[in-house]
Amino acid sequence: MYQRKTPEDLECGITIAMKVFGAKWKPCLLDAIQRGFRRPSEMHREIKGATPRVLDMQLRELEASGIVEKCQSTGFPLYTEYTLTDVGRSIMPVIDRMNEWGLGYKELLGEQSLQSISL
Amino acid sequence: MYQRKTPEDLECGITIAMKVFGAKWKPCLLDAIQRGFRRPSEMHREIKGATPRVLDMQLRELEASGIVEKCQSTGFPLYTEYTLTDVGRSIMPVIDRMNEWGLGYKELLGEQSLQSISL
DNA sequence: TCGGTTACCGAATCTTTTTTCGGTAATTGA
DNA sequence: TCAATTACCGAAAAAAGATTCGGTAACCGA
Repeated sequence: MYQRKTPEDLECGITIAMKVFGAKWKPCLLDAIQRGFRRPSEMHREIKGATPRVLDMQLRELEASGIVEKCQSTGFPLYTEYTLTDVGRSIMPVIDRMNEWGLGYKELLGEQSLQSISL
Repeated sequence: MYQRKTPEDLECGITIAMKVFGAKWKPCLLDAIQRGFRRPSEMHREIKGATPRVLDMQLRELEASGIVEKCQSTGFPLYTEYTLTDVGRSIMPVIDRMNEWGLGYKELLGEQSLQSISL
């Protein structure tokens, strides 16, 4: 059993936010849902950089955190829809600003130098 | 040599933002600098959840991305200061909103259930 | 019954990130 | 000379995160 050496700081809002939606694809998923891509298959098509598997997993985590809600119908073909909860909607201004900032930063640097920042 | 199968989407501002400051401690570091903790040793004391090593590393990455600037004096004791660049300052509204959101989410859930969200 | 669509999941593997540990260098004052 | 302070860095190990591959299940229509 692993005992973490450094304590988690759950007083810090940033730490909490990072825990809830600071994963590689979570902000993209939330953005996609807001833009109307509510079905898993739609998100898979929309978010090209990610494998379907990881999107499924992160969607499940967002559901566990109460950020999205899943509605499933039993018809054919299978139809599942994810929607933002109220809490989920309250993240969107943050995501939107991340997006704006990222685009501004790209403008500033040019795409080539962006690729060279190998973080 | 690893060849990634899925392309990176550098059109997406969110992806870029995540790349630049979406690491575990970068938002905390930027927040600390803004709150006046400019010296590495101060940040080490301030950000308790992180090891000094990882803070040093992420600070170096932020410097490489042009988000912070390093000023070093040669006196004794060694004195190093990191400050936000203009670009760095432009991230702060995003970070601030992450922090606000995280604190609000904590209120909503209570700290216990927060720990149980093992993401 | 078989192929196609949608929505998933498990397990192994690979990659990335973080941690741990143990250094170095500059400088001052005791 | 030696301890103490500050600011780092390298390398190995551990942990976390993402990817790949290959499944299952529900259901319809041909």
